[in-house]
Amino acid sequence: MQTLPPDFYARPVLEVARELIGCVVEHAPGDGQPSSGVIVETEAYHESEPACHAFVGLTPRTRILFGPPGRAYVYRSYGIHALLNAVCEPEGVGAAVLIRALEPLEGIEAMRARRAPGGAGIGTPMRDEDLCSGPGKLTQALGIELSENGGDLHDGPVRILPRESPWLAPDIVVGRRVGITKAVELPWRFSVAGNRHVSRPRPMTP
DNA sequence: CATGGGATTGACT
DNA sequence: GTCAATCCCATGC
Repeated sequence: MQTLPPDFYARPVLEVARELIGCVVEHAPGDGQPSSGVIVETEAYHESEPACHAFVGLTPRTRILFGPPGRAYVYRSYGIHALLNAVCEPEGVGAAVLIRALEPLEGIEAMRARRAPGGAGIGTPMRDEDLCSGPGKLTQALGIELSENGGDLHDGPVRILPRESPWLAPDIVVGRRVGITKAVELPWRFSVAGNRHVSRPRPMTP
């Protein structure tokens, strides 16, 4: 098995959000270099709670969320950033996992170029832990755009691969989701304990 | 058709 | 700590 099959996503979204930690996101833009990173932070969203876009029901915007599992849901946030989600639960249920941070794996120089356009010689190069430490950052680093919305995560161009050593049993921290105003109390954020590529604010580690 | 609000980021005080 | 940038789309008239 090369990439995760749709069945992987056709399960309760909280389960998938937890198990996507340690998996690998890979993107090969048409004109650019392929790059990839290990998922170190996710958040779950489900139609039953108001922070989820699918809470309002089936609209043109939420069509993908209610569609078949294993597709990419990409939308524009704050007019500027593209955010990447993996559609979950059986078709007809609106749910998705937001990919919030990656630990860069391959194509790191291409990421740097996309994150700092015209960056040749502007001070010190961007640190690895600043390349993908946020949902808007990682889509920019991988070159993922709105046109990827609805794409199959099994076939690519954006693909997700299963965990490999040394990521087979990551130590996971649970916390509250970031940047939302509704259902803030739900502990639906997952991240790798102590990992330096996780976005701010860092969850508390006991 | 007009309006308002973000699942964010980076620059600045 | 504050704040603006910027666009898709849901909602309401």
